[in-house]
Amino acid sequence: MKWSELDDNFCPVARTLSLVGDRWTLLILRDCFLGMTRFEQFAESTGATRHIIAGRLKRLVDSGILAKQAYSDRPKRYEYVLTEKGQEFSPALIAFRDWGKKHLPVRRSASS
Amino acid sequence: MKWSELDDNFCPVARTLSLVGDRWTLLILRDCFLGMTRFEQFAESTGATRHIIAGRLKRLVDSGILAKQAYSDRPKRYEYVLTEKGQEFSPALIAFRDWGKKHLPVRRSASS
DNA sequence: CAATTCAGTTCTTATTTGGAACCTTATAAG
DNA sequence: CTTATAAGGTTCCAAATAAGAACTGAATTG
Repeated sequence: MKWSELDDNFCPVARTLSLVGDRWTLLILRDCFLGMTRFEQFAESTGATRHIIAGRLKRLVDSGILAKQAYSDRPKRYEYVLTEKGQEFSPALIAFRDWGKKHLPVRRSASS
Repeated sequence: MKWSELDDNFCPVARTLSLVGDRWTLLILRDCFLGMTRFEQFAESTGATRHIIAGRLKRLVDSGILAKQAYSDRPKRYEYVLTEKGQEFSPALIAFRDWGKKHLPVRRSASS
């Protein structure tokens, strides 16, 4: 089965995953909640390739989670901001953060 | 950057995603919260290939989210159950479910 | 005119998935 | 004894996706 076929699943968890169920998308959303808005920021912060960032941002905009707005006309420059729908996704990220904090401590290597 | 390189990230969201940040893993966890415990059930319910299910279950067991226990000795048969650590992941699934329910209504085709 | 910035796109190679078939141990049926 | 079924996987190849790096285009600065 393909990912895209989940979008009309009876289960709301599956439908949600069809949109945001991959690590780069979720990292981009994390960055949005941290106040980032630009392509370059997402690329640097997540470590994903520009190719991936472009695709994920497109999907997030198409699905109404982010809005793409120009912040400069010449040269044309855009930024991505959370819509209301996107804002309401925060409980999921908070749950991920809390679980990670509690159960996945950073294992620092021996040195330092 | 590769997924596996996120596991020692400073960000707890990134560390969480390194373990469970893909759709099949999250669907398997959803099934666990719905009471499923067996390989065949996960395969049928999620629609993922057996190959994928095997890999994801292995990672979930290795990371202590699920425990693999024999429920029959001859023939050897196993089931997968949520550990305490796994149980505590429920807020994330609940957030996904609630967001999906609110923002991604099932679009029924014209017929029926 | 050369260098820099931002927001992408394009290209080639590598990794992951999808889909189907096969394997193993054991029970039950004909 | 042969065949069938069941659970829990593994193996194989083809197709899709991602990684990594280079390149584009429009405008700005020195």
